[in-house]
Amino acid sequence: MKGDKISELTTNRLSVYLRCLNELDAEGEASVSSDAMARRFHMNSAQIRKDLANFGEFGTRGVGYNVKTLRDHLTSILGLDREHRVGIIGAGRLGAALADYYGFRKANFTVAAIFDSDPAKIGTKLGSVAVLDAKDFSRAARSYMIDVAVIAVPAEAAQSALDLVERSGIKAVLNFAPVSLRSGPDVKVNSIDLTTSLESLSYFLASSEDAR
Amino acid sequence: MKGDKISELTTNRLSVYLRCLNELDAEGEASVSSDAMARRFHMNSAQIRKDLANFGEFGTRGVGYNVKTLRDHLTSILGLDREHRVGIIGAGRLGAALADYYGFRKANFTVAAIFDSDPAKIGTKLGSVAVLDAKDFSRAARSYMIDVAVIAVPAEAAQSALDLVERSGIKAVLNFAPVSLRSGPDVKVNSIDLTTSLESLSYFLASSEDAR
DNA sequence: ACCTGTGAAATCGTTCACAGCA
DNA sequence: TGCTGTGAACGATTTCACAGGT
Repeated sequence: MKGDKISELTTNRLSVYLRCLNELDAEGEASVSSDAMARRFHMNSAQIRKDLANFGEFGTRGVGYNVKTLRDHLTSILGLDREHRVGIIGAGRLGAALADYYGFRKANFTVAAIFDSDPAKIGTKLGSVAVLDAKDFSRAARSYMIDVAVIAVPAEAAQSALDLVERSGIKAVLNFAPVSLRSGPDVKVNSIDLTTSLESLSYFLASSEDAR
Repeated sequence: MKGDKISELTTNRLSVYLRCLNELDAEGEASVSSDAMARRFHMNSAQIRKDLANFGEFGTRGVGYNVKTLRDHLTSILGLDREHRVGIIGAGRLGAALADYYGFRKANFTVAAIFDSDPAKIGTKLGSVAVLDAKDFSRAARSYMIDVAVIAVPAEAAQSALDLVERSGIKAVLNFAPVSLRSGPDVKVNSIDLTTSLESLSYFLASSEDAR
């Protein structure tokens, strides 16, 4: 199992497992079986075991998994034991909301700077984070040691924002603009597409109406 | 093909196709082949044809698809030819950012009201949208004819927000809280999980470091 | 007795390749 | 000829079922 390529579906579940383990730990549970975890969080126990087996043998037969130990392993596997530094491009409402999103901190992500090209915004602060000129992105990315970029600009500006990010040598991008972006082969772009999520809900409503 | 259950992956792609067709239409393209579309937007042409075939025969052999006609079909299939009315629960930064998100309007979604339980926020307005008391959700859901709920509250409050939504008879929910929620069988909950997206990026960075 | 780790089976999704129509 | 619509091949992912360790 070790050495295989890990799919995105798997890494997404690892993140969920980590969250569940934190919850169990907060409740004082010392150990948990894949079956107990599956029942409690509506998952499949074989899948939990298979996912974990990609990275080693963390359980004890007859007993289950030690909550703290497994949590620490997952934290390390996901690379959350080191700080990531985030640059947000786009100081609109979404950028502002993200700038003080608590989930960043919790996952060991620090928002280092926000970038915009609107002169009225440059030089201001959003919470404790400075709004910088998007033209200075590459330089600032180096000086702030940014390793993750968040694209929170309108659809039309997203591809050029991504190009800028790539030219700065950043390899991990979270994109909120509803467009399919072209990126280099060693750059990972995760897109969160509100429009698609909404339209998918709309389909659900439309199709359940038709069924009557 | 007709009558099969359509997977979420398919409906998500339909939404993307619709976006692409709008772009082509804006450029004055009257017709397009699955192959041309696939090349341009980095997709697979067979998949486009398969996805569309779930709903009918929209193309002309030897020619391709009429851009406007196909766009209208997709709009209708996705249920975007009728207005959806959205209630946002949680008037924090995220809720506020969503309240004036242009993508809602574009996809024929109208934000009807925002709900919070903070007395300091109740009675104020976010843009043109009133902030109402979360206690009045069920009543307001009826009077504002809300059919889509957006959960933009902290993780701890998300399950009870969802319970409230379900008790109000709403069947479509977009959830931003990083928790796995339990919902009834006829209710569709789409979750957008920032934490998981970020942690998945972190895994990518960690694993590409290891590879050196 | 209990629970992990894992081949094997089942399911689901994508891509190929081509028959058939314009 | 060119392109759709689709069965069949392929690939990926999930689930089953059980051998083997504690």
